[in-house]
Amino acid sequence: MKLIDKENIDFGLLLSQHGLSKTSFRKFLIELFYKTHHALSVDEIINNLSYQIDKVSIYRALNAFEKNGLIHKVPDKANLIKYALCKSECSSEKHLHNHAHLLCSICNETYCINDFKIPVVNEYKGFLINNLKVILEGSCVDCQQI
Amino acid sequence: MKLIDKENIDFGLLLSQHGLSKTSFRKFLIELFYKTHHALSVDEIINNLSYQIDKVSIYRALNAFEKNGLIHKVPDKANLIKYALCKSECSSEKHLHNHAHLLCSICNETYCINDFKIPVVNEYKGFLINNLKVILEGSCVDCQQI
DNA sequence: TGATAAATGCAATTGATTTGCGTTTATTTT
DNA sequence: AAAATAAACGCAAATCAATTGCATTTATCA
Ligand SMILES: [Mn+2]
Ligand SMILES: [Mn+2]
Ligand SMILES: [Zn+2]
Ligand SMILES: [Zn+2]
Repeated sequence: MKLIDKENIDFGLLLSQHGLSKTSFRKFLIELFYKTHHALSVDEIINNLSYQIDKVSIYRALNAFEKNGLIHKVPDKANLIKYALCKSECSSEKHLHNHAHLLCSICNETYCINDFKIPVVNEYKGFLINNLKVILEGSCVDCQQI
Repeated sequence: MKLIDKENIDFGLLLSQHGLSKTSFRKFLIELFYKTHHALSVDEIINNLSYQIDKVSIYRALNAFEKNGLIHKVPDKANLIKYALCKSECSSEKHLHNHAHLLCSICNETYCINDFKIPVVNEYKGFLINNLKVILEGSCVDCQQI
């Protein structure tokens, strides 16, 4: 469970650059995505907050972040809404993701992985393919140590 | 949209062999799975019925079919519950699926494909993999012809 | 500072799926 | 074949994540 240096990111500026107002909750939220190394659900966001916030505001913030290229939806074991940080190349105009996801069947967390080689398929029996999703299911390092 | 011969299957017997009672609706339902070549949602089942049936009975039949190895859940674009027929090897003891799925972004149908080669991965950076899912997204043959 | 747009809170709604329970239908046992 | 047991069904109600409407607050911009 390594932590990457936070690199002194100005989260307010980041929000502005993506066309979003910098409110205290949204600054907290984007920072939370930067320091968490797995995908976040609404409930996990609530658990990380030191104050109360309406779930509706969380859903709206997540939708706005996604629309403006800050985060992307990831698969979740229970089909709940769950998001992870985008690469800096993403914007509202172009969301591009071509990476696999790792799902732990024990703790139910989702991780993005960037160095798994996704097969390239353009066509399958007349079916035109624009996107190929790969989901690796299993048990994460932490959950094996039990 | 080819149709495979129905091969004179005794659907009542098939239900019995899987530990299920042969009611008229369940015979109709398993037959519908056999003659449809894409995965079925609850609404599509209703559209195929010539009489009324409670949605709850459909959900319960689907759960029972899945539990007893007749059908398996497939991914769906809108995260609705959708099922497709299992291979005859499946039973309540052992459900084994190792095939990819094709999702048409236009008509939203899901197809099982059996000859797409799934990458074999047992481990990824300490993460133990038991299952690897592949989803091909694109446009099906019918939808391209518009 | 004042006008305009974005974000928030609260209440209500939506929509798919599940649960409880009494009744009907199918299967098994006498 | 009738009685006993178990499975499936129908209807109403509940669940639960997610969305919507609307009034209020906060942020942005001129
Ligand atoms: Mn990802
Ligand atoms: Mn399948
Ligand atoms: Zn885990
Ligand atoms: Zn299609």
